[in-house]
Amino acid sequence: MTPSQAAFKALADPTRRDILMLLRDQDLSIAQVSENFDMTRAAVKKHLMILSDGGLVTTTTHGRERVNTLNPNGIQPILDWLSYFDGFWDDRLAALKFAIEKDKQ
Amino acid sequence: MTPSQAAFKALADPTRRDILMLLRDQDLSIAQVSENFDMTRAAVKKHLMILSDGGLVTTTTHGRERVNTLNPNGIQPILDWLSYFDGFWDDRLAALKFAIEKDKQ
DNA sequence: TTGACATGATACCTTTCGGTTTCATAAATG
DNA sequence: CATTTATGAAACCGAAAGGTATCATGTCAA
Repeated sequence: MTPSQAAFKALADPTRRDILMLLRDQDLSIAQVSENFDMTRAAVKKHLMILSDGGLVTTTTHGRERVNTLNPNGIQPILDWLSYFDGFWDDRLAALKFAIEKDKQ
Repeated sequence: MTPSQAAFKALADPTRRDILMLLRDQDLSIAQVSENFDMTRAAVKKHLMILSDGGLVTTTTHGRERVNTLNPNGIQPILDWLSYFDGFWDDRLAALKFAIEKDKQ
């Protein structure tokens, strides 16, 4: 699966997008992420795996805990694909890319 | 289904993203879109329906032809969602500073 | 060491997805 | 009118998605 396909697939599920918004504010263990959803920890873990496959989340092991972190570069394949429509979806896309680049500095 | 969910879902399939790139350059009927893919017209029509549901493509009837057009506003829900991560770095930096201050106590 | 805790992993189930086939309908064309 | 052409619509199929339950494993802490 290409990077952009994995990323688009990861973003297609509303639960996964909600997870990303949680991780925007703070790194969380699998159990901590699970607390925010009405489903089993195993289901949340699957979502986190798909987010990881899509490059949107990175994971580091701390003892018996597994901490999930938002990967700021993971959105890049999405933006790259969207940029093909510069002529169409032009100004707003350019503004968003500019804002993100600015944040990285 | 929310607008952003419909749009993200529409973008999740590689065939549908390819259709969008075709429509970037020119409006096409269902049959014309189908010529570019190794699948039946019925399958392509389903994809076009999902793209329409996601607001990414609009359709106008011309006689017995149905012309599909890229909707320049359709990408807006996607960009709106992505913009939640604009301040990602700033927020994380603030959280780090807060954690350091807390440790000092 | 023993028990509790956080995660890994697998089998299983139901629904959705992406595709086909088939038939019906509406419009252009001779 | 008859025929071709473009599309609509429905039933059907295999695979993948999203979820559960269950059990195994590794780690912290008393």
